[in-house]
Amino acid sequence: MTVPDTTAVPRGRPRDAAVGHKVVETVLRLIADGTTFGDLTMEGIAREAGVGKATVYRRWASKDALLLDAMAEVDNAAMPVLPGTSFRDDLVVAVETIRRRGLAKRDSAMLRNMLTQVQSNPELWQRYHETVIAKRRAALARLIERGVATGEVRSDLGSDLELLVDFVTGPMLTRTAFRHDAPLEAGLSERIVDLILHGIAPGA
Amino acid sequence: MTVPDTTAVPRGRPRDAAVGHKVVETVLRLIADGTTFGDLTMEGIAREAGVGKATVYRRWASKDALLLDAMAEVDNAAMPVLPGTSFRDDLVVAVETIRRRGLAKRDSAMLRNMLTQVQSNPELWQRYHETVIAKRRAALARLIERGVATGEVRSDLGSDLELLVDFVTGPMLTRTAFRHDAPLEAGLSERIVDLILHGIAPGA
DNA sequence: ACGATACGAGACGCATCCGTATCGTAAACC
DNA sequence: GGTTTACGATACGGATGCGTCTCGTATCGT
Repeated sequence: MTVPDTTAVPRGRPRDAAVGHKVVETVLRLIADGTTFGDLTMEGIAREAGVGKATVYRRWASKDALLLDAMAEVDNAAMPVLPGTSFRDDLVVAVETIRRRGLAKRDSAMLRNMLTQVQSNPELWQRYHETVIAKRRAALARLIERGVATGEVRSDLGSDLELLVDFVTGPMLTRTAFRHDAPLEAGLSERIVDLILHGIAPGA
Repeated sequence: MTVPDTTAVPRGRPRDAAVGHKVVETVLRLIADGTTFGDLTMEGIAREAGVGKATVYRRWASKDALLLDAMAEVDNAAMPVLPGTSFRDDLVVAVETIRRRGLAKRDSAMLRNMLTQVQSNPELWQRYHETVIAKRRAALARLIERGVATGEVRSDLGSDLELLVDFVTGPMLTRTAFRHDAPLEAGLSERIVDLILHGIAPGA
């Protein structure tokens, strides 16, 4: 007996992959240029992309579905390669990566917009959190675990990795979010890492 | 000669202050309930407030002007009273305050929405930063300065107070922003403060 | 050649919001 | 009592986006 043909043979003119790509790129460009999610319109996207509205609707059922694809595209921008020379060196690279992401308009604008969706569109936010945030946090958690293993991180802290991730990422995230205009200071990441390692209290 | 009457004597029926207040409250309620700035409309606000559209336009020339007043209202929610028993105690209260603000829907929703305006409406963001953020940061900076003065903070760090403010506020801000769902853990603020004070590296 | 589908362009009716204007009523001052 | 302004309600024309549909053309498999 023959298997039902689930992978229906496509007929007619095939879709042009470049068109879909062009639309996603346009969305990312608009967001990077300051367009808010709420101000994004299917009409405007199609117009800016030089594409028919029907073409957009043919591929995405809703604005959210399109944003989901656009979001995934941003995330593809690689994770940093850690030098592995020491825990501190790795940490500096990790913190520096957060800084660079905060300056990258695509990344930062996407993040800010997604944050606004926490209440108005929890599903979209959750997908973003799972796809982008959680992945980054997990990588950092592994780094911290290695630090614990090598004795470069106090072992009594290992029980709440998530808290340590907050602690490590928080300062630079806060700085880029609230002080986007702050001047670039040499050795900023190093100084933050040293604060993370040793705190602000006088040495014992 | 008579001075030009700049403080023109009001004639006719005076404005009802309660009406203006009702409108601002409605805006804050809508935002707290998840309405995005972009989804806020003068029409919807008037409708929800049970107020004529003209009444809204009579008081505010634009949505931004209205948001500005609404923003100021949120900020009025007092600054915390520091116990003053020790630098660490004060720091715990400060960090705990950040946590409570992150849970308060008015505060957190307003902050998230303002963050989205960084690019699309820099003026509004700047006003928010000056009025709300800068005030909070300044209070924390004074606290840290006192810590430096009393020797509870390493004196070699005093040169970049802003960085220390990032360092102190970052972890809890990040936690509330990205992990709004995280369970309430007892002694969370204390643990964060101890991380801030002593870092994650093994003691010297 | 032929049918099927994709594409850009744009028209379509519907809905919503814009900012203004016009009601009738209410509340202040003279 | 007359004037002035506020207020809620509502109507107004204009603008824009929605999601669907119809063109004419292009590109695939058969």
